[in-house]
Amino acid sequence: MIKIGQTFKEFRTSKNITLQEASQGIVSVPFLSRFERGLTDISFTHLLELLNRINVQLSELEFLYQTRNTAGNDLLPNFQRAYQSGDSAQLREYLHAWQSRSGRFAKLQIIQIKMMLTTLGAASITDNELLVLEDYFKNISNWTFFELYLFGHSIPFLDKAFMFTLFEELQKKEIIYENFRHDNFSLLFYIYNNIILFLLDSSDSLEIAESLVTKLETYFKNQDKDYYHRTRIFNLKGLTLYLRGKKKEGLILLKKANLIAHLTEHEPQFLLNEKNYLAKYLTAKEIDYIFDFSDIHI
Amino acid sequence: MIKIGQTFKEFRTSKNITLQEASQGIVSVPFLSRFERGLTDISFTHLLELLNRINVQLSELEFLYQTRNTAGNDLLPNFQRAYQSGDSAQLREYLHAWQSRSGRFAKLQIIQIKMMLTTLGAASITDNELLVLEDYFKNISNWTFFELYLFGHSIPFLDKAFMFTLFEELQKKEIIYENFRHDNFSLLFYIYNNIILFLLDSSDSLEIAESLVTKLETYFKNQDKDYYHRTRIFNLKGLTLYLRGKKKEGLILLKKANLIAHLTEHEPQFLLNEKNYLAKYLTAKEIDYIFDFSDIHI
DNA sequence: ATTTATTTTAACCTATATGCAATTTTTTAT
DNA sequence: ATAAAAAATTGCATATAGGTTAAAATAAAT
Repeated sequence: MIKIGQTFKEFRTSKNITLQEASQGIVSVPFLSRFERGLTDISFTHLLELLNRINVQLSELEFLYQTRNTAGNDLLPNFQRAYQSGDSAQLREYLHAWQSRSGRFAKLQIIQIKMMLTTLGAASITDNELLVLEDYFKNISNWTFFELYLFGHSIPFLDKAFMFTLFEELQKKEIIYENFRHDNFSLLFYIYNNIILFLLDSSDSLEIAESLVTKLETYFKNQDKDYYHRTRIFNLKGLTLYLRGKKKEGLILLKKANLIAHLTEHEPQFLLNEKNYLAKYLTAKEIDYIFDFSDIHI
Repeated sequence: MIKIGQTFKEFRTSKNITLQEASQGIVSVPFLSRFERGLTDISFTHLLELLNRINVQLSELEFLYQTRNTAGNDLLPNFQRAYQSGDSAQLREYLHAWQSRSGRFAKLQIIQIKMMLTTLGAASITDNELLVLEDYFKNISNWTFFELYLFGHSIPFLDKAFMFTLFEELQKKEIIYENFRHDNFSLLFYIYNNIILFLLDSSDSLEIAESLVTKLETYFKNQDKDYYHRTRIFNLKGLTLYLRGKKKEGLILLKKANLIAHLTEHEPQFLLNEKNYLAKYLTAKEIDYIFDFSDIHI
């Protein structure tokens, strides 16, 4: 089992930060060294300060740490994967693992897996288990990911009236995660986007731009639900094709991107900005064409 | 300043877990009590174990903790907000705050804010600062959020050739965050979705269903970039309207949702599933209509 | 090859995280 | 309202996180 200190060290060294620089004013150099070698534990506040010093987010450290220890305790993501791919054999294994544990939460996990299996037509739930579930929901006042997830799978099994009481409770809660959604993935897209637009500005770089668009396409090939980024890729690809001489093909893609933005009711300012930007490259007539949706009867 | 232990306590008590149950086999009851009251620090491993016990993610604890302490050190999100809203006065304040700090990273933060200000036309960058920036990028081998973010803002300022060398480096890295994207927000949507579909099944619940759809709409009103969920809402709203008797209106929305899925090239199986599901409610002719895109010339 | 900076290791010391037993507070039951 | 039970807190003891100093081992620089 890899220790968290080792993961910390990976980050530190990859950024060429010395023990001295990282520890300065937080902990001593020898101590940090011991921590990184897994010889000692560390207090949470010190860890936070150290991470802040080397500009790594706690979530990043945690993620890499979890990845390094595939057999971690946090089985939730694994459930999800097995369930979504309909792998009931795998789910049964998880079930077995949890059945060997004791306590209130193990029981809940077991019920959750059973519900998944039931949905897949490979198990069934007892009335007593449903009572345990109801009882649990009755007594919590603050929903975290765990309860959301559990509730999501419980809906078909719970008593209708009870479910709605619960759901009303849930609705009263704030959604605190709004700012949480700017993940590294969209940051990466942002960078690609800027670079590609930058390249398109000088006519000798069009080929590189095109290869980057292709790269982006492969990144998002399997991200079926990421409509937004997929649409932005149409836009980039369209402009690239246009500038490379394939005007008609390019315009169609540009229009497609605009149409999707229009249909999803993206704020009007967004399309206006697009229009202004593209005026640099396209003729007025072409602009009119790709921003005209009057032939779409929706 | 609120301590992390207090935030932990919020989670524990809201789930009706006693100190006894939470600490069992990890730390002693009195110690956990002291930690929650901010009287002592805690080791990182113990904190992880405790969180796992009460089914709270580290990121959830961190988020609530940050929210409670608005004046936290992690200024990154604040930058972003000020920059995106074009608030250069606010940015200048952050600049001032960082200028009073010393060290390599403070310097980088200063440069980053200056670049933002420059982009907004409210400052300029010196050659020396650009050298510092290049130098920093030259020496890191592992990119985290911090570097991605910094790089994103540096693109217009860096030497073209250098920028591409860097970018090529970046491309070689894996993108490790793919699984990271299932945030609580989409989980919440999933729950709403299931409940609404469930309600639509019994004709006496249509009104509640409609009110939930409205609620969903307001949630996502400002999420302009979340094309996927916005599209799913069209679908839910369409079906609801249809079942409430406003057939034509409903069909148009359903068709709109399908069209967007079609345009964004969502995997074909998705639309097939949709088709099968909707067959429960619509006539064959109506199905044909909402899945026919031959009149859209894109 | 020699110097210099950085990291690792060691020994001993101090501060504090954590445990244990007893006490107080809060909740539950009658 | 009172007793009983459960949960949370306090005081003191101890284990361990973390500091200091110095020396050995590596790595980088000249």
